[in-house]
Amino acid sequence: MTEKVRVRFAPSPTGHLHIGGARTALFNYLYARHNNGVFILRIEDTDRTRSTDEYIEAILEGMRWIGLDWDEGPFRQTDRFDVYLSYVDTLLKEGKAYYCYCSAEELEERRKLAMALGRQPRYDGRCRELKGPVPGVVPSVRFSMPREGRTVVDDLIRGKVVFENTQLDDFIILRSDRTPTYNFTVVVDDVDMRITHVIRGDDHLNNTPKQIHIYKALGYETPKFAHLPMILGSDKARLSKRHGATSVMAYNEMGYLPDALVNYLVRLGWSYGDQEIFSREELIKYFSFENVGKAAAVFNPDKLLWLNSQYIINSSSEKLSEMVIPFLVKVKIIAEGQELDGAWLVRAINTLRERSRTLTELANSLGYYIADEVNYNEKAKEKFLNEKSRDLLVELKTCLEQITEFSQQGLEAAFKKITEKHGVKLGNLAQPVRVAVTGGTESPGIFEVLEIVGKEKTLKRLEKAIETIG
RNA sequence: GGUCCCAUCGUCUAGAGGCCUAGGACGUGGCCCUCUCAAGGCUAAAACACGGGUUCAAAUCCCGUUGGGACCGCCA
Repeated sequence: MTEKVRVRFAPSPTGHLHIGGARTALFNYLYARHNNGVFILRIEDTDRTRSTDEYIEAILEGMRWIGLDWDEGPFRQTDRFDVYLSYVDTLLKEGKAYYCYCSAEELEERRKLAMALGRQPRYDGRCRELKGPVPGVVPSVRFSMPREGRTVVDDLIRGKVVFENTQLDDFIILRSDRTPTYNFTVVVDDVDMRITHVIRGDDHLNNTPKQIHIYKALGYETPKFAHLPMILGSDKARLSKRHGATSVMAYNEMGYLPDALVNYLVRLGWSYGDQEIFSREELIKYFSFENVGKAAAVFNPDKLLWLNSQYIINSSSEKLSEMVIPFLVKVKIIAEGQELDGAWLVRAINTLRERSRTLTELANSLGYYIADEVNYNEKAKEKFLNEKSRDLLVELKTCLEQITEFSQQGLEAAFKKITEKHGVKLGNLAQPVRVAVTGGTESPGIFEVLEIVGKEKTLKRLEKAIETIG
């Protein structure tokens, strides 16, 4: 019988849930779900100066939005200080850790000096041999790292990575203010929470040997490790604000669908043959570290946009009509709380779905269906609302006034009658009408548009266009 | 500076020594469809970083070079 898979996502609440964090969370989530395991959320807030409750809430909000539901937590490290302290005491008693009386200033100075001399900026372990306390100094606690031998990280993605123990230094596990540090708490928590697989960013690979020694000192077995490649910006530097939106919720606001973002994120570093689009079920079914790449990936907004358009095309109009409402409010097409005819909205979205890449675009296009008056695009007006089209528009208006069945079929027949009579192509009539009714030159098929706009508004808009021409 | 990681089209990637004349996707160009714009279809340009090995055979294995990244905190 094998041990049940238990994984965790452990962000520090010093910012919003960003793209990189979301991808790490996603891979943890997929691995847990694939193995019928447990996905734990843990907030690493031991840095009390930078962590805030607002960011914790923001991270939870981001997780919920992209549908990464966790099974346990969120646990907060600040709630567990007594646990860490007791582990520190144990190590101290067993001689596996020691008090360090060097001040932060001294250490900083030595670090700079070492850098300047081209030496490795490592703690030299001088307090290790100290016989007694230094009066008047509040000490920190350091871990006694072995000074010989080597440590092997057996990584699920990278294979065996070997570190010389001489490269590792006696790092601080408890600050002089009695708060524990990351490399220590992460191990204590992973032990306590019985984490079986540590799945995290590549940037932690170099920390792993240190942590392995903590496991050993505490007398526990190490979990399996999987270090994910980083996500970079277009200049190959670590993804940051400079590269545009990095917060997950920013994509929500821009009108992206959470599933599209998830689909995009998963393909950054993971693949399944040539398949590009995956349902959540497929992701869970197919996910495996064997298909995770090792190289860092550049974030490509264009591809995300394409995926989003695919997700919109494949969403039901009913679903989209619910999702688009906040965006209609945001782009000021409807007022907060304003009701729309649901069945009508669904029909309208049917025509717009495959030409909207985001919910924002969809909302904007819906504008000419909903608004009372349309604003003409200047160029479109000049090109199509002129003497050449005037008579056609007048004639069409007269014709449509009499039409009983304001449907696509009826409209098409009316258009055909006029174009045949004048010996012109459909486009010669459709484009002026399109400008008259939508204000621009791009829209769904003209008959669909008119049917959805309805007889009354169509006639009003034709009238206004004719007046505009003069 | 030291240590560690990484390296296929501009970007995401397929590739497990012969199935590779290196495949797919985004983006870009062209064509088709067409009332416009999309969507869709077809099509084109576009990559194994470099140098040595190993092998009958290397994108694939090994070594080196170069280039990128991460870590070296009383941050996580």
